[in-house]
Parts: sequence; structure tokens; C-alpha cells
Amino acid sequence: MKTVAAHAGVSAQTVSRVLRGTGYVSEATRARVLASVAAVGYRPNAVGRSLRATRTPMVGLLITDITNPFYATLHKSTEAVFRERGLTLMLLNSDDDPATERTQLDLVSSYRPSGLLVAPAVHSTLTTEDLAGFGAAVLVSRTLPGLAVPSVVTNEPEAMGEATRALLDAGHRRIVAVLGPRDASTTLRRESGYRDAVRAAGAEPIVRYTDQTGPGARAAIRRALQADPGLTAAVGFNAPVTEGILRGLRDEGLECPRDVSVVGFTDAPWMSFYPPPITVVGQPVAAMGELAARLLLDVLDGKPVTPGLHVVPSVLLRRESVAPPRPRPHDEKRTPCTS
Amino acid sequence: MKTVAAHAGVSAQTVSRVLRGTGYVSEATRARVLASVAAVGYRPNAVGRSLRATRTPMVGLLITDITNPFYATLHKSTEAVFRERGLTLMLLNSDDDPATERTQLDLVSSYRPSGLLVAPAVHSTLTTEDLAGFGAAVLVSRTLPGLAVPSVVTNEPEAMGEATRALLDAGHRRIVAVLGPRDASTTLRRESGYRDAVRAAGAEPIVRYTDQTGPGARAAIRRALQADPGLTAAVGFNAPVTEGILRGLRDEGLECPRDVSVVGFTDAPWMSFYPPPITVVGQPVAAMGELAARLLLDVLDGKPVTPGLHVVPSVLLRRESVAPPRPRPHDEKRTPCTS
DNA sequence: CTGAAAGCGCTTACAG
DNA sequence: CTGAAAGCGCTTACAG
Repeated sequence: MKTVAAHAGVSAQTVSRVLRGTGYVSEATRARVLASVAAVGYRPNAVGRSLRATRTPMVGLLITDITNPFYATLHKSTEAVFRERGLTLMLLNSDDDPATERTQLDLVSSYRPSGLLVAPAVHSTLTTEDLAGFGAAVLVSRTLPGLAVPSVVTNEPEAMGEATRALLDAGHRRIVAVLGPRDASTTLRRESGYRDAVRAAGAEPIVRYTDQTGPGARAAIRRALQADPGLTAAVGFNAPVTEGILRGLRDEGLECPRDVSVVGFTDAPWMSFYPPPITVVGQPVAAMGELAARLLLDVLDGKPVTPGLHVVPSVLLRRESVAPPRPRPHDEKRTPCTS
Repeated sequence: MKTVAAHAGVSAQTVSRVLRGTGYVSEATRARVLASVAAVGYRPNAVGRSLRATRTPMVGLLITDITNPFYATLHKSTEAVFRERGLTLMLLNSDDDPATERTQLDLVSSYRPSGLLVAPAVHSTLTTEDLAGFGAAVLVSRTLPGLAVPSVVTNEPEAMGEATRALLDAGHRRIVAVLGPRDASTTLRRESGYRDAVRAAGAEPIVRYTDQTGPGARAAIRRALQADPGLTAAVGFNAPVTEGILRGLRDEGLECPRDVSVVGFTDAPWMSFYPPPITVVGQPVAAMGELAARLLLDVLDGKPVTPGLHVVPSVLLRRESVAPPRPRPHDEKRTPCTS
């Protein structure tokens, strides 16, 4: 900046004013400075700016795993909102591990960001004080009990209830819920919706917890099927789990929906063209990201933001993976329809 | 840091030395400083450090779209390498748009990062000089003609040739290649492998360019099928395109592999349990990311790095979407096998 | 409308 | 083994 100032024959402050478009600058000097900027090949240094401002125009996005499409979409949708406000988004993976989460939090905090968006790890140790240091913090997708921070979630209990009722209405009574980690807030919320719906229909809840991955769910559904020959339907916790369920069914020589009906939670592109197309709770991921980003901006702008749950509704996408139940064959294995 | 120094009764430089673990510090003062750090609740400020060092311990990763699983995996694998070297990874989306790419590059450059990893946008305007400003730059997945920068790619021509030969060997002669944007380096490289293989078998290349999305590919394969009733096979450019091809086939009442055989490029989880499981070129995405990250570190360490292509081999995963050709029915539409 | 001074939080030489 | 000084590149008051 000093070089530009010297070249234009003005002071560094004037260059700063021109560059920031702030305060009064005569049209003549403005033009001269701009010409010098180009001539000298000046590139602004965000580090100097941030140090002086004691805040970096950056928001941290701390998630568990970017290869989960849910979080990739979250990144994309929040980045769009922040970008038009001149805020950079800094992505950090916690690997769903509380220790890594803590390390990553310290890292992003060392850059003195303007705010933080978090989907906490399963046994997260984050406290209100941890987040208070960020000025503005918003939780997204997963909540943390006892945190006085705005949280954007979907109406998981209601959506999971509706998904379960789709199976109950088709006549199913023995429906297994293949869930995520026992203590995740998402598991708790989805499980309650499932349990309430099943009980309201006078049936018995059947629950399996998993690590919310495809392989974990595949093993879990196989064990459930072997343990209970009366099972005629399954609800999946997320997209990988739904995939695992379908693989597990095939392992057991069972067909969907002829032998076992399936409803998933969280849509994926393949679900709409898989045979059969999968009935699934479609989460408004992009809308959740946008809302979370806007709440964060509101906090930065000093607008009042409720520290509780902010709910974005999901919709049940009815496709073809639900059929009336029929007794499962116990002794003979079937092979899938090969085309 | 001044507060810590005052609390410990030492100078700020001593605190700095303790914190960086550099230079001589007596065990006694070390302990005293560490105690003060905890007592005062000191949090390091990366901005001050970066400003003084004129470099930020950060690497930019500029890709086109994080919701493409290829790039999500790339982020994860490179981050792991950089994290253990104390480097933060800063993710930036270009939306595959040269203007946005330029903006994002200026942004990351303003943080004075230690290096840059780029998968250039399709009509990228990046020059060697642009990248030289980053100290260390490595291209990944996509190359740019005339750039004197190391580039990590897979053996696309050979892999695409092998994929095409899988169809030729099954007896196919009219094979359409549904490719990406006409000018992308990935398109050029995959197209050449396809053309060479087809020509070597004495057949005629049939090529369709798309925007490399599912909907684009779906429309393209339908037009190709309608234009050429003799078509019995298709190769897809990437995972979304392969999905689009399968949807397009279904639109046309055709079945894979009975009516049309399909081979894809880039694996996706659903491809191994879709009926039929899809034969596909599996790209070693994580290995590509790791190699790119290590090359970048080598450049930073002053080790000699060849500025040309660094090739990581792909493998053809033979599954069940390839069958011998049979004449396509022209007058009657078929419905897929519904189970 | 423009400039001189100070300082954001660190680390790099340089002394002792 | 430890400290005083200077400065990384910017912006914030404060003068004029």
C-alpha cells in the first residue's frame, strides 16, 4: 500500500479510503490511486486488515464429514449466503470425534473469525462459553442439550412419524428402525417420532442403533431380520443407512418392497431411479443451510435471534418402496429379479 | 501475549519461544509461562503470526463444486495430509466459472497462503504467473494447456480405452461416448482413449458432449438413441453422467444390459448395488489427493518436483452392466422389470 | 478532502 | 538463557 501511495503521490490512508470506498476522496485522486493500484500490481493483504480490525471476515463451518452429501450441500448453500456479504467460509471436518472437534475449533478460533456454524460431533464437549468466544454461533442439523445457541433442525419427530405411518397405513406392524448413534440428537429426535407413531398404532417399537454408515446398517438389518422372522418393514436413519438396508435385504435374499418395505430419511439422487424408487423423507438441506447462515448474519447485525430450535419442515416423498406386508418365506432363499 | 508475559514476569519474546518450542528456555521459566498461559486463558492469534511471517500456514483448495463426491473425497484426503503438517486447508468453489474462479483466487491469495491446489474451471483463464504468486501450486484432476505446474491426473486415455474395449470385446460396434464439456482437459483425455479404442476395432466413434450433469446426460443419451437405432452401448463421462444415461435408457423403455450395455467412469456407492451393478472405471480419488498434497509439500520443502503430469492409475471394475449386443426393438416400448 | 501517528498480535534479527 | 527494538500491512481515531 505504501508503494501505491508513493506512486500516486498520496498517503497510505488515502489509498485505504479509495480501496474501501469509505470517506471523502476527490474524484481526481480516486482515479490517480486506482491507476497506481493497477500500475503497481497491488494485491490487498487480508492478514493486515484482519489484524487491525481484530476480526476476520470469515465464518467457520465445522461439520463431521464433507463426503457426506448432506454436509456438502450445507457448505454450498451457506457459502452462497456468506459470499454476497463478503464473508469467506472456512470448512473444517471433525471426523465426528470430540477431540478433533476441539482442535479444529481452536484452529479456526485462532483466525479470529466473525462467526461459527457447527454440526457438533456425537459426544461433543462444546459448551456455551466455547461458542461465546466466536461472537456469533449457530448450530445446524444437530443440537446440543443445554446450549443457549440458535439451532437449525428439521422437524425430525413429525417427519419420522409420517414415514413410519406410511408403513403402518400399508398394514405393517413389525417395523424395525435402523438408527444412528444412540446419543446423537438426530437419533433421539427421529427415534421419538418413530416410537410415538408405532405405539399410537398399537404396535411394538423395534430399534437398532448403528454408526450411521452403510456397512453398519447392512450388518444391523441382517441381524434384525434373522432375529425376527416377522419383520416386514424398515425405516432408515439417513441415506447411507438406507443403502445399507437395501444391501442387507439382498444379502438375505429378500426383495423390496415384495418381502420388506423400506422408507428412508434424507434423499439421494439414486433413490429416485433405483428399482424400486425409494420412499423417503426429503430434508430441505439447502434451506437449512440458508436459514442457519441468515441467523448468523442476524446475530452479527445485532438483530434479536431466538436461541432455541429453528425448524425447517421436511416432506415425505412417496415413491414405490412401500407395499402391503406379506408373510416372509422362512425356509427358502429368493434371488432378486435379474433383468 | 503481553498479558501472559506480565503474569509470568518475563518478556513477550520468551512467551513466544515457549509457545513455539523454539530456542533455549530454562525449564523453570517454561513451566511458569505455561502456567500463566493457562491462568490467563491465552488463545494464540494466527493473524498476528501470519502478518509477521508474511505467510499463512494455509493451503487453498479451489475446486468447481463440493457437492460432486469426487471433490469431497479430494478435500478429505488432502486435508489429512496437510493437517499433520500443521497446514489448514481452505476450500473454495469456483462453480466451474472462470470469473468466479478468478474472484476466489484473489480472495485466497489475500490471505497469503503457503500454497494452492486447483482443479481449474472449464474455460479457466489461469496463467503460470497467476499461480507463481502462490509459491507452490499443483493442479489436480484437470490440467491446463501450457501451464508449467505439476498436475495430478489419472491415466484417463488408457482407462477409457480399457472401458471401451470391455464393450468392444463383448461384441458391440455402435458405442456412444457421453462426454463432458467439449474443452475440458478431462473430456479431451477420456475422448482420445475412447476414439483410439473404437478405431482400433475398426468401428466408428459416436460422441455427445454434455454439461457433465445427470439431466444433461439424460437428454443427450435420449437424442443419441433416437438418432441411431443401431446403438447398443454407452460409456459415461463421470458418475452423474452415468446416472443420466441409466435414466435416459429407462425413459426410452430400454433395459441395461439387455438392450444397451453401459460402462461408467468414476465409481459411486450406488453403482455396486444397483441392478445391474455398473461396470465402471474406478478413479483412485484419495490417492490423487494425497499425491497432489505431497507434491505441494515437496515444493514447499524445496525438493525438486517435475512440472508435468503425475499419473495415478485407475482400474476397471468389471460388474454386470455389459452383455453381448442384441438388435434393439424399434416399434415396441418395453417396461422395466418391476419387482 | 487529505495526512501523521499509533497500534492490532505476533516473530525476527540483534544484543547481552 | 533472556530481553529491547522493529516491523509485517493494514485501519482507526485524530488533526488539519
